[in-house]
Amino acid sequence: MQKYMDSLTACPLFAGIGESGLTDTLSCLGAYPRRFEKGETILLEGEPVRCLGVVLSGAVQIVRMGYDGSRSILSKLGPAELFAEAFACAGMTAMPVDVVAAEKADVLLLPAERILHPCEHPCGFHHQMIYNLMRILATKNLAFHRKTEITAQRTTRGKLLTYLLLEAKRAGSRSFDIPFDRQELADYLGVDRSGLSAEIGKLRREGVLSCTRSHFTLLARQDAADVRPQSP
Amino acid sequence: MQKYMDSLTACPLFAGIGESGLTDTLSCLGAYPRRFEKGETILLEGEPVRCLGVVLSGAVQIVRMGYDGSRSILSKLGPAELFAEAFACAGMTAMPVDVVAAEKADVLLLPAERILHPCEHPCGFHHQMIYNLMRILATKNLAFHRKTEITAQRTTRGKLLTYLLLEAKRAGSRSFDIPFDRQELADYLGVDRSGLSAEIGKLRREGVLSCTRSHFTLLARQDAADVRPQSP
DNA sequence: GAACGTAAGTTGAAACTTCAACATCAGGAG
DNA sequence: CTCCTGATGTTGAAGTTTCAACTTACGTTC
Repeated sequence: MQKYMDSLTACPLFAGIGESGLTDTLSCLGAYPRRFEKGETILLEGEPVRCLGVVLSGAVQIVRMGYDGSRSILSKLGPAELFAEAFACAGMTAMPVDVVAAEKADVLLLPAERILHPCEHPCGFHHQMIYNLMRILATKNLAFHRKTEITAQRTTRGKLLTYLLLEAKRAGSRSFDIPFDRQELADYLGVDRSGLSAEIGKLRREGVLSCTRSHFTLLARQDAADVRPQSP
Repeated sequence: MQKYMDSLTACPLFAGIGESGLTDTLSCLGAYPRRFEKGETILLEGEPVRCLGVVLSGAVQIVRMGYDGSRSILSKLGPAELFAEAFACAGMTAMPVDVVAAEKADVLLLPAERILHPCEHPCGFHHQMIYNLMRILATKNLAFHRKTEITAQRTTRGKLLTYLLLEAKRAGSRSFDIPFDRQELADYLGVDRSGLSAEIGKLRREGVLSCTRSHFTLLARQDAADVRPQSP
């Protein structure tokens, strides 16, 4: 376990709990590490959700069966990342997805019950963990909210501009960098890469924005309602 | 406050806390009710997020400014419903949306700090509330996850089938009712209503499904991979 | 500095969605 | 029973997106 201390301390679930506190906390929670070979199933769709997991080494994938029978990878997680926490905390009876090892992986499994319900002899960090978990769930909620807002737009232009406006707001500036290259941005927005390129080109010619690579600048326009009405 | 006891007990945040416990709990949390007239802003975009809210009476709207300057209503909440909980729990510094009274409304505001951090003299229900809040956040996460999966599909057919498959799984049967009429379903899926109708008709003719009104039945097909491979 | 590889921008055709207008159908009111 | 009304199904035109193939730009390697 000691060899994975880096992954553990980097995991937001254990934020604020020092290396010293971790050992006690983990045994109090009944956490147990397991090793999976590439391709092994860690959590199986349909099974009850008892544990949430932390990747200690290697990588795991969240995998789902599409309506046409195709298997699609929803995400890939590396060391220090958390999985199944929402399923566990929501009290789901059946996993809606598979979690499989993308390569040889060590995983720490934490029984959800033991986290959500206070232990008899309150170990000092239990509350901290609950607080961390809440923050993680809330933060993911916001990320989903963002993405939902973006993909709710019907056109490539709408998605792109909604995304860029949110990024500008986050950066607190009209000028900002995005963490994607074109292909990744297209995947994130759920549109075609070449169509995205075309749309960026059009917006550039229209004087709405300028960009080089991943650096974007939104230009002021007369018709854009970028002033907020005074609060009542 | 007494007159809003129904809204309070119906609010999932207070599940498991009896009427008797509520009064103590609320004062321990520093909750305060406020009345808003129609159109008044309850929480203003850009302001720091200090409180989460419960609708006691009337209705509130979550409102956002679109990229083209249009104001769009993200959702409308009625009595016993919760708002801003994700923003508060994620520790956001600025509200990303406005919350306004859709009609005359009474709202209970709860300072987030007091919920997330344990009080000195541990009131009996504090842990229950944290547990409830966690469950609420996790459940919303799942709802978002669902919706993201659906809207990630590029075509009307893909969205519809993904949605129906998830509903069938939820119902545990190939035959189930959906809680939408066609227009609502189209809005939920983010597609055109008439296009949706057309697609349903096509799927019906193809023998993929049958439906009357809001009752759907997915029919078995040779090419659909609806059998899962054995777990390793 | 020439060759190479990857990322980004272009383009035309095919496929799909949206839009608008209209046809049908079911249920309720009178 | 008939007339409404609201929901649903149909359809063709117009507009967008996707797809595939290619060009251009940029950075690295040898």
